[in-house]
Amino acid sequence: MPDHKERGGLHARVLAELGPAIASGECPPGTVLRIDELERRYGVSRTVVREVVRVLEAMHLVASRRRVGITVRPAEEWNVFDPAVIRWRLAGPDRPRQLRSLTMLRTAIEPVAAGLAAAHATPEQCRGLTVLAADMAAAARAADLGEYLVHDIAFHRTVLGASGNEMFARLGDVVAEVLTGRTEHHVMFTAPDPEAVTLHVRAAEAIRGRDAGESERLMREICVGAMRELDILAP
Amino acid sequence: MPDHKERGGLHARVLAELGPAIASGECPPGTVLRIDELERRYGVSRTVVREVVRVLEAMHLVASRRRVGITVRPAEEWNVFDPAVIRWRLAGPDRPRQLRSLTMLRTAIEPVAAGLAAAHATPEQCRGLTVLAADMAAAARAADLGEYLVHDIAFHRTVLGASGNEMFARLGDVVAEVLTGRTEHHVMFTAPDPEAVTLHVRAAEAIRGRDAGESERLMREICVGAMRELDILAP
DNA sequence: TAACGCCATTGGTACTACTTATTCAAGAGC
DNA sequence: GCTCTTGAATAAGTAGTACCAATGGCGTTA
Repeated sequence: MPDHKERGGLHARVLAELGPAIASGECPPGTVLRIDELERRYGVSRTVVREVVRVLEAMHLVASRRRVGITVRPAEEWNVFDPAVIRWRLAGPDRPRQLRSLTMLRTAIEPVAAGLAAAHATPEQCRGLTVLAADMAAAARAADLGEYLVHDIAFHRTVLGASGNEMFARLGDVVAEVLTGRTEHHVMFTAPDPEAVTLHVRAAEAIRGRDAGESERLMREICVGAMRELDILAP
Repeated sequence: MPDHKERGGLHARVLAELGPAIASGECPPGTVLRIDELERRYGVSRTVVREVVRVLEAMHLVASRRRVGITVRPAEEWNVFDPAVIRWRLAGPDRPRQLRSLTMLRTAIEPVAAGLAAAHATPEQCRGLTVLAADMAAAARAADLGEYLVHDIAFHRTVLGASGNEMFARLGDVVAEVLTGRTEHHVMFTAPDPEAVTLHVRAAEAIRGRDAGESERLMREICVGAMRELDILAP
């Protein structure tokens, strides 16, 4: 009876609606939801709603208490590192703030990751970085922002992966999200910064040359460049 | 009908058993579980098992597919920033490796957070840091490791909170876990490092003095100290 | 080798009974 | 008369069961 218009299962569908609704602030903290209310709102069974609520609860977005209902928790308690939460918030109204938080995170992590990568990167990863930096340069010359973005993401993902730290490696998705968000935001009126391209090329060289200090310094410059760019957009 | 020996709900109980079993590597990647198998193993209904599986799925620990079952995903795909996953892994056999990953993360984040805190900390937070640093010094003199740990955690939590970055702030729990783990690990045979105490006192002063560079430098020294300490333990 | 169909296994629904926290009113004590 | 405790009513989540739907891996067959 409920329309299965979209693929992926009811659970995923409801989660993809309720999650963003909460993460975006549409349901402000303190809001109380009840299972049967959600049941009716999404036209699904109790089971599906309960499973969704359990997932949201695991992300600390909501707390479920007897006799009270499902209350939306304050944003400070959310698992803001959960990729799903990041995606949902990025799709919401305070995307700029979120983007700044994430860029700050990058600025803290990526230089350290680059320093570690200089020590741990495999020859193949070094070669990959050089190629990707060259691809970025080519895309920049061609003013192809889409292509540039793809290689930029791959570059940073490789560096994070080469750091040898699993937690840094898992931030690859976050960085991808940030870079994509940045390009989507001011697509059209900005070509890739030539200085950024140079920095990427030099960073690839530094990592291949096993120069940890220089790798870290260059990556830091790349990141503060990204922050500057963001502050121009929303100071 | 199943024994409700422990409080907190069946869902939480099963999650607290199955989660660690997977995160600790007890169920290696590729292992296939089936709902009715878990049903029998934990003596709970299908409903409960399904809710637990959904949560585990949201953490990317498992993937559930029809006709196949619930397969354990490779560790590289896990949401390693999820506090629950961190806790479960920390309780498992590769705790030392995990502790090193997390300490590296601290080393990347906390200095930056301290620099930001120097710019953003409220007068109250500054006073709090000074008091906490003094408490740490007192606990160190009294050789009271428990008391020292409490204030150490509060200190770092305050700095992360004062950074003004919500993502840094949320790492307070992770740092607390790391510090607790460290103390528990070599409790008895190490007194708090006097040099670390001095660094904390000076960091509190630097933040109160609005000296971002010095705050960052001191916090970095605190973190590399922590890393060194860890390497002595498991080189 | 490609198409077909079986069937194991998860996905989803509906209904039931149980548990527990809140609320509120009645009664005991000061 | 006012406050504090007690306990019943009740509302909401928690857990269990039975049943049907959908899907996709795998063996069989043309």
